[in-house]
Amino acid sequence: MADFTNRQMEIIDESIKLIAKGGIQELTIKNIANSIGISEPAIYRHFNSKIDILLSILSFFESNAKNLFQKIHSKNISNIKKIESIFLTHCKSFAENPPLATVIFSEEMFINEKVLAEKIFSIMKLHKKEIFELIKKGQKNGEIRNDIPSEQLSFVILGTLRLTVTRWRLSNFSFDIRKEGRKMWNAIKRLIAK
Amino acid sequence: MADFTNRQMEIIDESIKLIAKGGIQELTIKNIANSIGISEPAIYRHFNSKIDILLSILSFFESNAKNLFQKIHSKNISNIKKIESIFLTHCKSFAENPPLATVIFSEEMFINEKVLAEKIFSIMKLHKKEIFELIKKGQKNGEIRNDIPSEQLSFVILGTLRLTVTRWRLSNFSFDIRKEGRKMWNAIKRLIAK
Amino acid sequence: MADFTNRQMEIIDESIKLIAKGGIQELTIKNIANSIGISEPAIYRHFNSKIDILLSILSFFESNAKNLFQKIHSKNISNIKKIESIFLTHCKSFAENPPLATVIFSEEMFINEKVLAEKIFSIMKLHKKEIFELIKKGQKNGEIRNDIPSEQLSFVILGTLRLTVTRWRLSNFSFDIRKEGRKMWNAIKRLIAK
Amino acid sequence: MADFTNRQMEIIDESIKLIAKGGIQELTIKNIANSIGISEPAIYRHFNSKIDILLSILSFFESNAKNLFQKIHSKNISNIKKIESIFLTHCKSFAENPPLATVIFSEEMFINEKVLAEKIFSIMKLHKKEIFELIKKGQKNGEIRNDIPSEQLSFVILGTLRLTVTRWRLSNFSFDIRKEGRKMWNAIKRLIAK
DNA sequence: GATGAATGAGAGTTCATTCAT
DNA sequence: TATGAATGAACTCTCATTCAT
Repeated sequence: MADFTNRQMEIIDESIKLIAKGGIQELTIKNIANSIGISEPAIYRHFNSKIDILLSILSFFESNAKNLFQKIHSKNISNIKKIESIFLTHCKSFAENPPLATVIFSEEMFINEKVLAEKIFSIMKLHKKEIFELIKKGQKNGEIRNDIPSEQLSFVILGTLRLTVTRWRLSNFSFDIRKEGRKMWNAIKRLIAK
Repeated sequence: MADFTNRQMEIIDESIKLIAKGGIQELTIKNIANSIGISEPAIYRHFNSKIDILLSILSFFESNAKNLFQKIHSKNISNIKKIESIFLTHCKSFAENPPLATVIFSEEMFINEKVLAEKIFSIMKLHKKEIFELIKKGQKNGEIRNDIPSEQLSFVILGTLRLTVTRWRLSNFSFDIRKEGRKMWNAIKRLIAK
Repeated sequence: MADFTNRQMEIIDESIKLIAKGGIQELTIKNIANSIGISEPAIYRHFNSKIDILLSILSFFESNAKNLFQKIHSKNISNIKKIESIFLTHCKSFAENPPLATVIFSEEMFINEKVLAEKIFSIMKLHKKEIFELIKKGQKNGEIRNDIPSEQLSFVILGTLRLTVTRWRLSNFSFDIRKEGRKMWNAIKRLIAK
Repeated sequence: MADFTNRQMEIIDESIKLIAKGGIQELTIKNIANSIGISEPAIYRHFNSKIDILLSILSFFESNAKNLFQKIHSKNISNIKKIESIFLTHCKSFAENPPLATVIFSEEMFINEKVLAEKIFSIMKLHKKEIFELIKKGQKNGEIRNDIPSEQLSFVILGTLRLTVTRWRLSNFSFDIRKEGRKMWNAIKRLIAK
């Protein structure tokens, strides 16, 4: 799934950086070409269109997330620890690659094009489903409080993660997202614990 | 504060609708002019530039929020009820004007231009401060649990509200944001209650 | 000849300043209106068109020059003194009104429109004729050398005056045009003296 | 120094013609594109901006002048002959390329943009310095009269050349600039000779 | 694989001018 | 006399994309 050549990965990488730098408006074929150091038509050797590039960015995110989820599934830890792992791993990977943070929660950028909007939507559902099921299991085995539907709990957690990242980005990455993420997670842990 | 002529309000209104329809890329002078039924240069009689229009949209939001906060302040109800009022009133006003929901939480659209980014940031701070102080008071007089810092609690609440609205929008407004908002609020209320 | 109302003179004055400030491109109806503090359509109460304004500026120059020539004619001084007077009076009036210097020798600005080009041409001829005749008289009565045709002598004088003003303007009025004018005139006087 | 591609030279050439035809206002990207027979965006493959084109026109002049000066320097003729050569060569090259005459002494066109104004200024200085030094040498070795400072003499010569060209242009190129140039030079030669 | 040259479509903006009030 | 609102035409410039080499 998502099998990119070196040049393609280079283009995807550079595109993420460009979007991070100046929003979707900064992502032009010219800018990508200049950043990489090739000509504009050369881009079209590697992607059919600009939308194709955006779609690949999203696929790249998707496959990252799937990998993460699989790794966590295989671990032998409590459900609440698994959710914590998802929460903090996200923070960590943003800390390591800030441009990613700009793009990943900026659905508005993509909703213009139907095919992109659908991809975004399916990625969101993927995350929601993951958290949702972990919560459900956690409620069943007594780790997580039972008096609030798992549906709502998952949205509280996801919403908190998203806002943390958004705050970080809008503040120009001026605080340590890992520390802040841990603070927020501690709050959530206490809120949902039995 | 934010004193617009009829034409200006018309342009602001139409602009919000355009952004809602197709993102910031749909907001062109041509589209605004066509929607209203005047020529493109005519727009410039009422706003100096496109950025000026965007800035006015944000000012419009800001002054709406300030009004809401003032109204709530003057009510003689518990702090938790005040937060509830903010939460649900936002959902209500989005239900009544869905395009608003698209624009209000789409900071990414504006971060290109410094002056817009600053405005967005100050609006976010305004909301945060409001919730934060209500929580603090609620914690002091025993309405709200004390074991979690008010800072984190306010972000949990704001994050949840934001995600609710984002989900609604990305689902193409396919569910009743008021009902969903109430559900989410009930969850939060239980989470933060003492 | 050239009988302007107060408002018209105000518009002409402001127009000269605008051209001086940023070339002919700075002379827009909007800029004129803003400088004076009236609305754009109001300008059209006083002039039929923008070209009308430019034409009036030129008429204003023309009538200034004619006045100067008349005054000098009536004086009872040598021909060479009369030329000197024209030369230095021009420098003096530029020193007193620098924007004038920018406009007066910038024929290029006006040659687009036929009616303006003709006006410019006739003003130039007026000056040429004046100097030319004074030289001729000076040659006849032995004040001025005879071995060079008066035609060429007048162009040498006019060319020198023009370049002096142009240098002053391009240097951002950084030297004293009166002193420099006198220096240049002293050179010319020696060159043409018998 | 000033190394242009074929297309760039074509654009520069066409631009000079356009300016000659109708002043700087005639120099629009559209007009350039139409004259050459390519699309407007195509222009931007060869120049970054309109100002870039104007700057290149000036560079082209500058490098022409430098070439001329170098050629003259290497000749084994009297200083007065060298000045004559500059004077008449200029007239000749204008005769061969009249549009050039319109642009080269129309500093007003360029003073809007700082970078252009500086270029113009440096070109003027280049010419001044050239004539100035030749005069100085001529005065030293007794070719040129000593009773007038070389500074003023150079401005008299340059001013005369400029006015000759200006008259020619404003008369719609209706006389033979070479003949007229020779007449003017003869007058100057006599004026400055010892 | 890559490039230089080109293009149709369209962006934001400014212009001189008109007209109803 | 003056103005607010409007407009057609034109401006510089950028976009994603194509094609011959």
